[in-house]
Amino acid sequence: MVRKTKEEAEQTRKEIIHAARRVFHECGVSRSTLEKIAKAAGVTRGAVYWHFQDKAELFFAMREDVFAPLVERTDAYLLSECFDNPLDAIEASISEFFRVLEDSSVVREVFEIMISRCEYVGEFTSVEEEIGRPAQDFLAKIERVYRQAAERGTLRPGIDPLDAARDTWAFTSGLLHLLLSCQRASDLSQKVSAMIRVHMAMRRIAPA
Amino acid sequence: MVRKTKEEAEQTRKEIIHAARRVFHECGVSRSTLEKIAKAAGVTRGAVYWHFQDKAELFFAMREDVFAPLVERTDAYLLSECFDNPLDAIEASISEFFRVLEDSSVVREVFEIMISRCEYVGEFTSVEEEIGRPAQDFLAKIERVYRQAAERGTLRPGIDPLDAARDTWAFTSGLLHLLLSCQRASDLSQKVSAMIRVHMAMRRIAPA
DNA sequence: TTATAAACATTCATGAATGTATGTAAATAA
DNA sequence: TTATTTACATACATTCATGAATGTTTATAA
Repeated sequence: MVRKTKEEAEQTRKEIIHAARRVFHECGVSRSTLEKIAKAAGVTRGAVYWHFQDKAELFFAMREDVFAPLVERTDAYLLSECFDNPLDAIEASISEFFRVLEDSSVVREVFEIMISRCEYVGEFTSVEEEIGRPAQDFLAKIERVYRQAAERGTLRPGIDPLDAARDTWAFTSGLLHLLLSCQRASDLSQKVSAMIRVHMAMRRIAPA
Repeated sequence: MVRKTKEEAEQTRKEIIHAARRVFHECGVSRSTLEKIAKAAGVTRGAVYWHFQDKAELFFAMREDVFAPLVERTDAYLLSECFDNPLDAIEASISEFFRVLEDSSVVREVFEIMISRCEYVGEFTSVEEEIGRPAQDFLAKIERVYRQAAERGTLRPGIDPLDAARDTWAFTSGLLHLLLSCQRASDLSQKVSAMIRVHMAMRRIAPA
């Protein structure tokens, strides 16, 4: 059983990535040996080394699989011109992010690996930068949208758009980390959507 | 040169802990061998094994050294009855936390290790719980203080104390993580105190 | 004063993970 | 049809970290 067809080879590549995710999640990245991953994928280390140069490359592939489409989905809301109140775009975008996180165990596993099962040193320092960039981008994007809201007069008077953006930025990051690091504690996940609504409500025009 | 006096032994114990912090910070916990740590401390592995059972116990000792006094310091502000506006107590407590983080490189290193240089699996899953508990406690405490503010009428009308507490909770966590994971990016540290002030201002009574 | 134990250093055996080198059977191009 | 790759499996050499065992010196208690 060697020399599979191209599609079969692509299939085993994907299975290796999936197995890597499971093993990374269970053992942590540094304790995940390529032997364990190979066994979990039903292949030998030879197959892993055929498809990936080393553990780091496998890690990057696993991450890329999940990250890019997620950013695309949330940006669709954030940059959409369909909302007449820009604040709704921000709220929809953040809600969408956490909805995906709740619905997709794959996405959740990858985030849990990146947040609490990986050490960002050596070959992995670059990962931290790659994670930092979307975060920086997110700040820039919501600042722009908050500015639109200010122009249209839907942002509560007295709130600076940049200030609002930074606060929302921290809020989102914190919610993500709290959700994934103490997940079973005080079933936070049920309260996520309410927290987002409350957070945004504080910067909307006060209801008469 | 063996069989030191008790004080000297205690000194080497501390030096091992300090060395561990430096090596953990540079190499990540899993790649930090006891040999590296010993060498950095100017001793051999024998000394490390004499003072600590294994790497995990050394990690716990390093963490405990820094954590307990920090919680005590921030709680002093949070639970102080000296502020006539409870919101000032919350703001002072959070400000104090980030001030220590800025001033003490030791504290900062330990937090950086725990956030981005340690994998919470195996013997280290309990660490995550130990980190989660102060976070949970913090939520409970600020909820109580927000409730006091509501009673005294200093909390902006229309804001529920529990909602405010959860939002501040996420904000604080997010700020911490953003600060430590993308530290050099966009010199966030300069903006921390302003961000805290803005965050709290949004829940104060609007200035006439 | 001496016996004991503290505070390490040194040595050793073991296992585990990595990377590479080589083997091999089937797909595919010619 | 045959030659050549492809897509792996298997085997091997090397390095490295760990834990335990043992050695050594000196503080300290009796």
